[in-house]
Amino acid sequence: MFKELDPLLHSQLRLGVMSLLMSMESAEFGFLKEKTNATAGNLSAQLDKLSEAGYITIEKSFKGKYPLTTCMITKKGLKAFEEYVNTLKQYIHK
Amino acid sequence: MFKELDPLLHSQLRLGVMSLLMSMESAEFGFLKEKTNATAGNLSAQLDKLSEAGYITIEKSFKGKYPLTTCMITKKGLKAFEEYVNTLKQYIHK
DNA sequence: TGATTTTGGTTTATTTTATAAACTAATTTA
DNA sequence: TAAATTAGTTTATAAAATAAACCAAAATCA
Repeated sequence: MFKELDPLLHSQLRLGVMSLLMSMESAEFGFLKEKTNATAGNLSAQLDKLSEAGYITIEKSFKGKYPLTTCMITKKGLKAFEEYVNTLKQYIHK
Repeated sequence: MFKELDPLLHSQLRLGVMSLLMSMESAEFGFLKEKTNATAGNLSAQLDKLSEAGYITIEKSFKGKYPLTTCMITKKGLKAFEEYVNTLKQYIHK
C-alpha cells in the first residue's frame, strides 16, 4: 500500500538541508545552520550522513583565514529527493 | 526559515496510519497492519502514541470471540495532520 | 482429547537516530 | 595576554523505531 520513505531523507534536518540545496548551486555550513536552525554538532553529523550516502558533496577549504565547509547536492541526491517527494504524496493526499 | 514538523506525525508508520484514518470513518488493527505493512508490535506501540497525543481514539471490543481494536481519527488529529501537510510543503517544493 | 496452530494483540529488549554538550584549533578583540 | 568568536568535530545521552518474545483464547488436527 505505502511505499517506503527513504529514511535518509525522512528526517527534519536532513530534509531541510536537501530542500535548500535543491534550490542553490552550493551552500556554506553557516548558511545551512542559520536556515535550518540546527546546532553545529547536529548539522555536522547529518551532513556526514548525506555525504556518505552520496546525496551531497562536502568541500573543505578556507574563507580567508577561517575554515569553510561548502555543500552541494549530487545527481543522486537530486533523484532521491524527487523520489522522496513523490512517495510522500502517497501519504499526504487522499 | 523552516517550521517544525510535528514529530508525532513525522514517522513513516504513524503518518501512514493517519493517512488511512483521514479517509475512513474507522479502521481495525488488522486492516491498518496489512495496509501499512507494519509488525503488530510496532503498530501497537505507534497507535498508543497517537492515542496518547489525542490524535486518534482506540476502542477495544470483540469481533465474535476475538479481541478487536478499532481506531478513529479525532478532530485534533485531523487538524494536526493538515498542519503537518502544510508545513511539509515548505520543505518539498522550492 | 490433548497437542499445535492461529488470531489478535501487548510487553520488553535491542538497535538506530537525533540531539546536546563538550571539545579542538585558529583568530580576533579588549 | 586573556577572553571571546568563528567554524567546526567528537562523544555522550536521550528518544524513537523496531524486532523478538510473550500472552490468552479459540480453532484445528491427529
